[in-house]
Amino acid sequence: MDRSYLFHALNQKVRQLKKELDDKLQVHDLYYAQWTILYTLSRKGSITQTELWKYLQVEAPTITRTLTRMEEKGWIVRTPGRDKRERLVALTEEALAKLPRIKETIDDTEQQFVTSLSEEEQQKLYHLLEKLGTSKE
Amino acid sequence: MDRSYLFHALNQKVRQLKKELDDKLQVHDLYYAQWTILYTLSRKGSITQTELWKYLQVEAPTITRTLTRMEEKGWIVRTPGRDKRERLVALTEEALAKLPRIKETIDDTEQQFVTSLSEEEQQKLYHLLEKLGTSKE
DNA sequence: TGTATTTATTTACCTAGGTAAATAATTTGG
DNA sequence: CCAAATTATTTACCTAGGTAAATAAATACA
Repeated sequence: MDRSYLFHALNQKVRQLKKELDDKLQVHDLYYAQWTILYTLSRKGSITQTELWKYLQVEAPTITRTLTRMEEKGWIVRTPGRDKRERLVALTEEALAKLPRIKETIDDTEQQFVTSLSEEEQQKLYHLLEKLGTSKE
Repeated sequence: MDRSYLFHALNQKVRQLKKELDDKLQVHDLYYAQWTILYTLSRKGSITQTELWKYLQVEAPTITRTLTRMEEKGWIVRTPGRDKRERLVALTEEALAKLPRIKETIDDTEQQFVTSLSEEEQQKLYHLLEKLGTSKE
């Protein structure tokens, strides 16, 4: 087997899944990338933007942009932190109220995507993914 | 284990890998998405844009855009097909000449990413990925 | 034959992710 | 104490991917 197939397959599956998730999330007027922020805030509470992008492993400008859109849509609010440079991000009441329904949508979609794998296979896949790319530099 | 972790891990790894590939491909003035087109054309020869996007499983506008950039950079040429609606895409001589060196870069990067997995684990991972999402609707 | 439908590609507009550089505020050190 | 370095965020500019709608050409068919 050519190694290239592995990465090609990885790419294809992730794109396919994201498309599916974005599609299902449409009824909530949300994107998957925004969901990851929503979910993170729901578990961590009010945190700074830097904490957010470091946790989600994306770059700072990505978070700036997405938070701006989410603020316009009323999902989050940004309040000044103690340090005048930083901004604290928090979920709005509305976001908190809508969250359970959205989580259901996510769970359903992911469940559907994964039914072809046994519980054991899911574990194995997760395990292999975690190992991937861990011996660089 | 929460199922969400699986998809989160999938996303993270793919983003990380793509970033790595884009970074390494920079010396060739190429992006990974463009590489997939280059590689496809090198194996399939001159094909229409529709054949391309169907094969790569992206939408038509994505291919239109990326081909435009690649044409400007001299990687490909678009010639009229028999049917006046369609356009045939082919690699340029320069692209063909550069391809082996680029393939080396890809192989090296992917190899590096995968060294933490045994040959068997790579097979297993590929197998599990292929099964993912195959039982929908 | 001539209209209606389908097909191939493009255009316009959206989100996500990246890098480099700008800004503003805070820390560090001489 | 003040200049230099660091830190948090943003802005400008790039690629990739998506959908909806516009074109233009080919096909179907009544």
